[in-house]
Amino acid sequence: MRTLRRSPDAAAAQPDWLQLDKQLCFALYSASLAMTRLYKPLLEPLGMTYPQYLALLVLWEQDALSVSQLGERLFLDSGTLTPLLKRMEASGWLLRERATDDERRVIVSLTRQGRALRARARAVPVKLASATGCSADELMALTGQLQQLRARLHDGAVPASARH
Amino acid sequence: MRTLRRSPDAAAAQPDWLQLDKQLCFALYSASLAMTRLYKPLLEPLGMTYPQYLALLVLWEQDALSVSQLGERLFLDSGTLTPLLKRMEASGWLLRERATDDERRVIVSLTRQGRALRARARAVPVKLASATGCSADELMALTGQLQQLRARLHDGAVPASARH
DNA sequence: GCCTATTATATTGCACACAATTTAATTGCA
DNA sequence: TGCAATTAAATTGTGTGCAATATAATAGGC
Repeated sequence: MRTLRRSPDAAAAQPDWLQLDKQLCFALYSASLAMTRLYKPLLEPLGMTYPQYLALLVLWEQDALSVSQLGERLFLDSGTLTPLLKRMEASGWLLRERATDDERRVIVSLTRQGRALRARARAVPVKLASATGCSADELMALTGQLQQLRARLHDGAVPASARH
Repeated sequence: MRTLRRSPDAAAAQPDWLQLDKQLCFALYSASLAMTRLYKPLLEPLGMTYPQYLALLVLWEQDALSVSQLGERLFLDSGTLTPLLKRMEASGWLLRERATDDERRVIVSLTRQGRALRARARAVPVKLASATGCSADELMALTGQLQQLRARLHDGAVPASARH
């Protein structure tokens, strides 16, 4: 039989940095999932998922973007966006049309329905903010720190051009 | 033809809180994805994905947990964990065995191979930390803030028992 | 003006996340 | 004891993320 001496667990004195609760990555990952879960019941009545909501935030700010422009804003690629945008098109919120000047590009533009959703979504951020139980200042500060971290992570990732 | 007066964009003076870059949720979401992307090249040589790495962090701390105990630690449910654990079992890192005292439960325990992976993973957090370009103090502070936020989001989510 | 390199999306395949449902085992109570 | 309610995983179906590849259109050098 396999040894019973799995022991009271060798983890007693952790000699390194592999503890879950010390990981920024896990704090980030689990907080992000918790946030998405909190959004779900607010977005469901609007018929949208959380990433779709993000895409709409972008388009409400600036309409008629190409897929890649949308991707730069959301830090997502076409492999993620293409099917997402197709579902949103099927919902009647936007159109995907080839650009006439460069037919490689696909321009995403909101329909009247897609623009109208904005009014219904207006209550969402407020409800969410209250659910966090944080002050507006705290929220803004944390948002700024995360934006900075995100920027550093993008820099930290050695770009392909620098590898060989 | 559809009106050309989509205008220089109505977003000029945003009267509400729907701007993407003001959203804590998006800062969190995009930073989390950026983090995962940074982990990928470090974990790939070990043959594991990022969520699998998290599951191993838990098991290296405390072996022989049930699926639900693992889920409580990672904030994930069986729908996510069952297939993930099956893949890890197929990789030879762990065993999934019904508990003898309560056959509803499945106990996940590391194999020798799974325990051995720990030594190879030890370098990962260090490499990552350096990639963030943050000091250890900054990282710890941000981690703490996110853990707090996560806790608040869990509270903020009205539990089913309080709804009716 | 032709041909190659580049660019913009789309497609495919795999691995999560998670709601909803199903299955199986255990508990608790009449 | 008998059985309904509860609990623990697994399953199913949908929607992301993302690497790798495919496809189609444009650009650039000659």
